[in-house]
Amino acid sequence: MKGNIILNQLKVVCSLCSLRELCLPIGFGAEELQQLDVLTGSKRLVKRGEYLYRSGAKFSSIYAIRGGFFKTSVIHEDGREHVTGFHMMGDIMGLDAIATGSHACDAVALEYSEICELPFDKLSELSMAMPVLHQNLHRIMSREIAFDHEIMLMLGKMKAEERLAAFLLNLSQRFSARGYSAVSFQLRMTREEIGSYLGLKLETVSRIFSRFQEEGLIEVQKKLIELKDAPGLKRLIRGLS
Amino acid sequence: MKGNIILNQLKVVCSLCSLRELCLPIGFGAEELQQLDVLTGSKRLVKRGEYLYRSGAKFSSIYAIRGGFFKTSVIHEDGREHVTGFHMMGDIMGLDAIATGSHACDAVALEYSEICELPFDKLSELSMAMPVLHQNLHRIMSREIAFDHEIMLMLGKMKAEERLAAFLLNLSQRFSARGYSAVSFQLRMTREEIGSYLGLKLETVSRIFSRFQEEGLIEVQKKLIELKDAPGLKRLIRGLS
DNA sequence: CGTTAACTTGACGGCCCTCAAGAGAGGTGG
DNA sequence: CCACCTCTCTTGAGGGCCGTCAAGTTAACG
Repeated sequence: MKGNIILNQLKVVCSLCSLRELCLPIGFGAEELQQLDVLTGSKRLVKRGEYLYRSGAKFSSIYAIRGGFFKTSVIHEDGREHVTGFHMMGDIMGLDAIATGSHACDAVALEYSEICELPFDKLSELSMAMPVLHQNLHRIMSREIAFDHEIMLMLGKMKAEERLAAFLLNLSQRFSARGYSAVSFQLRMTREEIGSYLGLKLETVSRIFSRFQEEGLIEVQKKLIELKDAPGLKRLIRGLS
Repeated sequence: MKGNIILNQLKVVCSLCSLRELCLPIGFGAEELQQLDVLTGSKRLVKRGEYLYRSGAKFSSIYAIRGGFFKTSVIHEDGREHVTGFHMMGDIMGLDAIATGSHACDAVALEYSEICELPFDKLSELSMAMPVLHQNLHRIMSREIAFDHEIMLMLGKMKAEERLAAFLLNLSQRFSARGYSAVSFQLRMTREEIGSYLGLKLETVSRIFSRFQEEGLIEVQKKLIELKDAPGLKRLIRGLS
């Protein structure tokens, strides 16, 4: 009875904090749930433009996005910035810092966001007692590695048109997986940030959005995107020349 | 006494199999060492051109390179290949397969190589008993993520010259860290594979190697590279235009 | 209403890709 | 041992994609 109450509370906390990622295929016991509860204590709000962490900062926690939108980027010594990823509800950030013990990139909120801070030492400790937890941590890290390889292929082999088509389809799929519309969504980032992510200049991004619109593939109004012909976009990518 | 014998045996096995990576800062007890020994049982030889694993194959082990040289690559459906990494002694391969349970890329030996197969379920099991082991596993995965972000910056922001300079310096540093010469080494891969890795065509790679040689930065003789002016190469990269 | 950030569109140029030819190295069979 | 083939690398000529520079438009905000 009491176990059930805790269970329910935890379910809520979990789903809110995107700990679903970390403990997805599990039936928890009451005791384990209490332990997990300790972890989820520290929620945090991050305003638009605010840094969640900066490159060089000491690593102590990883972060689960409860809501909102982030970008991560590495800064080269000459001041140029390269965006390494966009992150939304359910994503986990900060995994690249485990190796060195300090963060290797910046994380900035692109809109008002809420995150769950997961102290890594507690997480490690807990995962000793709950094998599933650390299995899933492995899985999440592994997925990031595999995804990065996809991006490397994109940056290395695709043309501007293909990159943007792939980018839009990826966003669409991720929004869709989170219960939002797959065909209509707001871009949270600027053209420049998209360009930085894709290895293009902002003018190129703008030009190609316009071209896509002319061809009836999408509808663009500033940051509002509507996919009119997703299969057409997919076809663009197949045609790796 | 008996514990010491096992310890010494294990030290040898460890150092040979590059398990150093996984259990670096540890003093093992005899029992733990025996457990680890189970892991290191399966060595394997891989001939030049042979596949260690293929994309789509069921994931069961990760692989530590004991000696030799590998490339990993993803194949796009239209047949084009993108090289995602080059791997040498001490590197660990196959981490990107944990997420889905099947390999996401191909791994091919570029020369006669020897690897250590580490069954992942045994590794997981063991790491429950040996916290250090799974901490290090996290560290290795994290490092790969951070390194991939560096490569994304390279592919997205750098020009051909800078990419090749960075590539040569990275190779040099990795050879040096393994006790080989930092200024003179054999390329195990073709110009085409270098190009694929860096997002360039083989002709471009060849041309820029020639240009570097004219400028006195390196000496090239087919696959033999000699760095004549490493600081000069570094300066090339700083000049991100 | 003025200011600033973000976006769009055009003209031009450079970097790298494409196509092509030839040289050198390594392996195989006669 | 040499002829022959194949794979890899080098070097040249030309063209296209995208970056650079520039000007103008729109939207947001005090």
